[in-house]
Amino acid sequence: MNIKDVADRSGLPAKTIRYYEEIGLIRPLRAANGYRSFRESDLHKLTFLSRARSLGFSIEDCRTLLALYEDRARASADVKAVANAHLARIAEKIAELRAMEAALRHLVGACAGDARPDCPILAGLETGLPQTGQTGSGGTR
Amino acid sequence: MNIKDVADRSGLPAKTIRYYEEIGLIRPLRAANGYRSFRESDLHKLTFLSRARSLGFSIEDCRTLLALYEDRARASADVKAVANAHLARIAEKIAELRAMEAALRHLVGACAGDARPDCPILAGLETGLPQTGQTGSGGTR
DNA sequence: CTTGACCTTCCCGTGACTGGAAGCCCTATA
DNA sequence: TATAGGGCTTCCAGTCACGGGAAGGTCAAG
Repeated sequence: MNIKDVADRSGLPAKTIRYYEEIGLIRPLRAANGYRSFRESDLHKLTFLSRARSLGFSIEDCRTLLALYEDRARASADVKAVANAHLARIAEKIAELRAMEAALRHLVGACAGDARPDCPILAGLETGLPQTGQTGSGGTR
Repeated sequence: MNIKDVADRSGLPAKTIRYYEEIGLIRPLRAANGYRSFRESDLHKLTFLSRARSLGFSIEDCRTLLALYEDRARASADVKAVANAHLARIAEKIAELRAMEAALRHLVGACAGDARPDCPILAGLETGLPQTGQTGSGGTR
């Protein structure tokens, strides 16, 4: 198979496949004309990589997972450990984003969004964020 | 003020402050010896930037927000629009991460995590993800 | 023999910095 | 006065995971 074939079948752009070769994730053969020649096993790996990446695993995680994938003597515990570490990172990111979302939503909720210049969003960015709002109806400042 | 002072007071690394000057977010004065000389207004801007960045606004968003911050004739609606667009991006990212989390949690839940090589996580990455599990008790492969 | 699709390598750009090298400036102390 | 230290400067390279595009080789069809 040429690169376009495996690109179409794995769902990865040809550019990405070349990159994966460059960083040593795959090692396709070469035809006499210099073209990459992909085996079924290469296609399997690329599909694997495509899916692992879509779950947010880093390239280094993918390298590890791919090694485990190819190691018939692996322990599923090793795979699970990588996955759990990644789950933890995902949870962390979600928590960060939710904190941002809450703080920003709070500011947005306080902003009239009209033609006047008074803006609690800018005020919040100026003076230090959420502080549980409650600027008071009298609004100091 | 020298760069270290504004770094300490704004919470931004000196490197970042130099970078922000390079991309035109701030324009500190220069002393005779070539050192950057920061005014109070520069410090305000840096603090503003630090907070906006911590809410996840992109540098380009920050540029826009900073311009609005400095424009006394601004309409709060313009600020709110930027903030709402960012809120939408945050919500989108959270949704993506949650989808990853759900898919991965599903796989992890099915994995024994012991010394044996059989691993539903690797199987899931190989064959195409969630498919509501149910590999059948006979377990092909 | 030309067209057009495919393939190759190489280099630059992305976002938002971070690290480090090489070298100037300033203050304090011996 | 010499020196040690800390701070400041610029510039270059690296990060992560690619994507865009140039310049040029290859192949099958008409």
